[in-house]
Parts: sequence; C-alpha cells; structure tokens
Amino acid sequence: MLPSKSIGEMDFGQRIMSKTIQDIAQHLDISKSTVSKALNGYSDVSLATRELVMKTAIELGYQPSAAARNLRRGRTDKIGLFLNTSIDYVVDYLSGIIPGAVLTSQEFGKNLLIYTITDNNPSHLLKVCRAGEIDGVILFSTHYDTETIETLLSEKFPFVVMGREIQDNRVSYVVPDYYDGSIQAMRYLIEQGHRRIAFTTRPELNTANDARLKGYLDALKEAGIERDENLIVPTYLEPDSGIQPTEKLLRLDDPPTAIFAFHDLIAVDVIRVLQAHQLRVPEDVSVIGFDGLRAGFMTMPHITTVKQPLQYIGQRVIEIINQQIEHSDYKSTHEVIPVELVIRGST
Amino acid sequence: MLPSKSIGEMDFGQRIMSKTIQDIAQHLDISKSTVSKALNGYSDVSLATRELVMKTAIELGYQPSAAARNLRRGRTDKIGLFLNTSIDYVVDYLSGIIPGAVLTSQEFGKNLLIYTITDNNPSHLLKVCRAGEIDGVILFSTHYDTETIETLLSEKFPFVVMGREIQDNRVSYVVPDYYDGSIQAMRYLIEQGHRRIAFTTRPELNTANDARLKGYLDALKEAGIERDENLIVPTYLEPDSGIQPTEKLLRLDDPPTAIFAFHDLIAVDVIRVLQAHQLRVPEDVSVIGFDGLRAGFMTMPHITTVKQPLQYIGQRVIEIINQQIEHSDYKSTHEVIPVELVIRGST
DNA sequence: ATTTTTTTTGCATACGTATGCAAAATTACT
DNA sequence: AGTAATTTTGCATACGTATGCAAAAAAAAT
Repeated sequence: MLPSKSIGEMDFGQRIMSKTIQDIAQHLDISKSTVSKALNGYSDVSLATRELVMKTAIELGYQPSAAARNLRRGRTDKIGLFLNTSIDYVVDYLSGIIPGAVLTSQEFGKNLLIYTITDNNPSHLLKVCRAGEIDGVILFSTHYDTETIETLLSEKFPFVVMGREIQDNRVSYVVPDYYDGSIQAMRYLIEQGHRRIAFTTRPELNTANDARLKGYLDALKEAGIERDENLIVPTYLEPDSGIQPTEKLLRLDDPPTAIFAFHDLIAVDVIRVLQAHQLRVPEDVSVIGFDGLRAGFMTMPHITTVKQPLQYIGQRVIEIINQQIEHSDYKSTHEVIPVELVIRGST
Repeated sequence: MLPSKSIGEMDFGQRIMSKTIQDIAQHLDISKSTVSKALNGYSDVSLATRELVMKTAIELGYQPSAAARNLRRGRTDKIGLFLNTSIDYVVDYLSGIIPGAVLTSQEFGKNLLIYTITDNNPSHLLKVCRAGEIDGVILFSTHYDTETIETLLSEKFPFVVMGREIQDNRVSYVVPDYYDGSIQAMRYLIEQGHRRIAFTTRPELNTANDARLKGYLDALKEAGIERDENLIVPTYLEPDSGIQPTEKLLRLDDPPTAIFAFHDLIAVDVIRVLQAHQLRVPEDVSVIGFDGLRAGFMTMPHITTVKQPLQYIGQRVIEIINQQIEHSDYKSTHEVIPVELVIRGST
C-alpha cells in the first residue's frame, strides 16, 4: 500500500535517463567492473580497453551518478557552509571569505556548498551532517550553540569554527586577531589626538566581542584615558542598527570626537547619521570600522578600517577542514589571523 | 608574518558510523522493509510497530542516508543555484533573491543549494546536473550561453532562467520589467525638469540591457529630447566600474544634470565621483539607480531607484522550477515582474 | 473448526558504483 | 611443447533505501 502522496501524481515522464557504466560496458561488450576500473585508473586494466572505455564514456556523455558514488564511497567530497542569508552582515562578510574558500576547495578536489539556514529550522545542520550530504562543515561565528558543537564532536564529524574562539582544544577554529585590531585602531585614534572615543559593541558576551572591547579598554588605559560608560553602546546585526546608537551618542553633553564601530556596516550607519546631522567626517568626527568590507568604499569619505585578510581566512578554513576529512587523526588547531589597520578618509 | 598556531590533542579516530534502517530493524527484531515502510508512512504497517520504529529511530539518532535515498529514488529534492560569488553585483542582487527562494523551496520540501562557479570551470553546471546532484537548476542572468541551454533542453533537465529574456518558448524565465522601470525613471527625471540625462549601460547586447536602453530612448523621444551619444556610457560588473564613466561624463562640455545608472552599485560609484568633485547630489546632479539593493542606503543621500520585488522573484523562480520537476509535462512560462520607482534623496 | 478475507510482515531485488577475489587470457620461462 | 608467472577480465557483493509481491499472521466470516 502506497503512502499518501500529497503532490499529485508524480509522473516523471520521459526525462532522459543518464548513462551508466553499464551502458558503456554493453556498448563495448565487456563487464561493468572493467569499465569502472578503467575509469578509476586501476593499473590492472589493459591500455587498449582503458582507451576504448574513455572514448565511449565521452561519446555517450557519461557522467558518474553522484548518489551511487557517494553511497559506495561513503563520502561526497563536499564541504558545507551554513549561513543565514537574511543577515546582511553575514552575506557581506562571507562574500569576502568565499572566493578563497572556493578556490582552495577546488584544489582539494572538493566542492563548497552553501546552505541557507533559517531560524525555524535549527536542527537542519545536524540533519545534513548525519545524512552524509557533506563530509565536513564550517560553523560561522555565532550561529551555533555549544550543544551542536558537542554533538558534532561526539559523532566525530569534521567541522571548523570561523570567527569565534572556542576555548576547547578538541575544536579547531580560525579567528581574526580582534584584540590586536582593536588596539591598533585605538592607538591610531589616540595618536590623532582623540580623547573621547566611542565604541559600539554587540550586546552578547562572546570571545569576539570581548576581545575587541578589551582592546578598546586596554588602549584607553595605556593612554591614561578614563573609561566612560556612556561611550560604549550596543549594536546589532540588523540593517540600520548603527543608527540609534549614534543618535544616542550625539545627544550626549560631551559627544565623542571619534567613533570606533563594531564593523564596517555599522560604520556606514554612523557616517550616515553624522552627515545627516551636518557633521563633517573626519573634520568633526572621525569614524573607524572593522573587517574591511566593500561597504567601506561606499561612503564619502571611505572608511578607515581594521582589515581582515578574508581571502586567506577562507583558504585556511578549508585547508583545516580538509585535513580533518582526509586524516581522521588530525589534531585540532587554533589560528589567530593577523589584521591590519587601513587608513582611508574617515579619520 | 605567520599566523600563530596552537595545537590541541583531540584526535578524530574512527568516524562513528551512522545508523541505518538495518540498525533499527535489528534493534526491534523485524525486517528492514517493515522499518522502511513505517518510516515512509505506508499504510500497511501496524500502528504498534510504526510507533516502535519511530521511537527507536529517534532513540538511535537515525537519519536516512542522503546518498542511498537519492540513488534509490532517482532524485535529490535539491535545487541548484549557480552563481559567481566573486562578482559583487551578483552577490548583492542574489542576497535579495535568496530569502524568498529559500523559503519557497522549504515549502516544497526541497533545499536550495548555492554552487559557486568560477571562470575556469565552465562545464561544471552540466556535470552537476548530469551527475544528478540536483533536480533542477536556476540560471542566473548572463552566466550561461545558448549551448548550455540547448543541452539542458535536449536532456530535459528542469531549469529556469532568471533576469534575462530568452526568446524561446521551450524556456521558462522570470525577468523584471526593465523597460517599464526605465520608462518610469526617465519620466520622473524629465518631470523634474532634466533635459540632459546620462545613461550607463552594459556593453553587451542582451534583452536586459536592450530593454533598459529602449526605455531610456523611448522616454527621451516621448519628451522630444534629442538623443546624445555622449550621454550613453558603458559600465561593467566589476567593483568601481562606475567611476571611469562618470569621470568621462563630467568632462563633457555640457555635462548631464541627471545620471540614470545601470544598477545601484553603479549609482553608488556615480555619487562617490560626484561628491569627490564637490558636486552636490541632488542639487547639482540627480542620480537614479536600478534594482533596489541595500547599497542604495549606504550613500548620503539615499539613492532613488527602480525597485524590483526581489523576494517575490525568488519565490516565483522556485515555484516554476518546482512545477517542472514535479510535472514533466509542465509547459514553460515567461514572467515579467512589475517594478516600482522608489523616490529617495538622490533626485 | 475451517475457510475466507484482511492486515501485517519479510523476501528479493533494484538504483549505479567500487572493489576483493577468482577465473581467464596472455606472456614468459623451462 | 608444457608449465609457471603475469596480466587482464569478470563474478559477486556491498553501500542504504524503497517497493512489488508473496508469505505469514490475524481477524472475520462461515
């Protein structure tokens, strides 16, 4: 008895069936296994038949079935990247990472698949991993909780965390040097004579946020500037989330002369607000961003920022996960990637 | 400078094998087929055993093998979206499309996979299709040639073209109403008193470009304004590709008072150049964009633009390809999606 | 209690590929 | 030539799931 099929009568009509090794074998009147071996470069197949097989494979437009291959080999040669495509910041940041990641994947003969995650399907990632759709997964930043990480660890599924430090030496991660970037930016601003420097942060506590904040505070202390809680304002990842905090800063009795934004998209918001208030950047207020996103070039002036080597980060993440996939005894690694202050027009 | 590394000591040992229906069967001392039927909602399995199966499936953390499933069913329930992630415009545009596409895919119980394409692997798409990794594919804009399309047609592989008109009624496409958008933008500018309106276009000839150009020219004619070849300048998709053309326009003896950019990213470039030349937007020069991308909010003032309902386009594309996948006799459809002029600060 | 009907289970097989092992064909060696 | 060594081929099976069909079990009808 059939299960109830909601989606009509599934007739797949006359979709052209693709060729199989069986077709090649039949065509040449040899066995499937010989064909398979020829295609996979086994040494125990004669040169003559190998060439024949190759030729007819091309002739017939043969393409191995991914499903069959995956099933048989127990792997897919695919690396998954889950990302919330509805968050602008994520998209912008990752569009910097992806080119490096794609290139490196291809060097390893692997493919990078981007899965879109949505809030209403939190277990999606584990399902995909357990279903064997991918051989390894990249966890981006704050999207995953410790429970997910524990599960992946206990099932020995290869993964690497990007953009966040996990204080657990079973976990590999790649993270930009937030602390140093923060220090660099602050020292530069202080050098420029700024004493009242605002800092926008994320409300949650995690290592990425903490490191930046610590850099900010340490640099202040180093310069003998007193910490002012009014100058530390929370921001979010949503569009325009830099607007409210900036407005708030401008309403202070003693507003800042420089604003260190949590990332470049926030810096864009900050500049928008400043300019809307007829304040000149950088003459009246200096602005500094973080990440080195494309958005930094979209304002006038361009945004001074702490630039991450995004391409390189993408490359390293893939290299690490590839090692995990290929060598099950791979030791975890923690990488802190140097960042660089890029001075443009906003300071 | 090398990244700092610290090495942990967790090794990944033997990967844990995932559970199969066989495991469930053994656990309950029943046959595989009964388990399979229970899981797939067949009516010919007793309620008692079904519940037992479901329970132990959860207990054991069972997740069906994607590969085995795909092989057996001859489908993957995945829709592929190939895109060149190294082109900023593509990423920006698609980040508007994707949320709608993802949501709709999930409604159909399908998954959207984003494949990254690179110039050095043009046949990648056909390989992926033939290998059966996906059930259907979305061709974005100008990335694919007629040969690819012919091949997909002849192999009866479901696909839909997005952002470009293909004058072939075997091919389904979804395209925004470029012509009407262009007309709307131009009429508005002309209403505002502009007579010298520049137009930036793409150098290639295709329906998307032609429609916009035709709208521009028709609107001019309608207003009795003579066409000036100097005001029509080519742009590309690369970053900053709006800069040179704008410079060129400003060097004209009789520069334009309004610039109609090919898309919002170009408009951003245009505004950057204008402001760098101490020209005020919109007082000295008006600027209008196309698409309604996020970038339009990153400038001061915000960019007046012809806004596409990106979310809806994403939805329709998926609906159409889903129909093709489910019903092989699905007839092709051509959809022209209405666009809307959104007036912001740059005009 | 026996037969008939209905419900529930399990056997066998297919999907396409990969691979150990034995069989066949070829070559090399007495 | 006959036998041994080597190369080349094909058989059989596994990967995990899905499903037609027959067998078994249970329920219903005589």
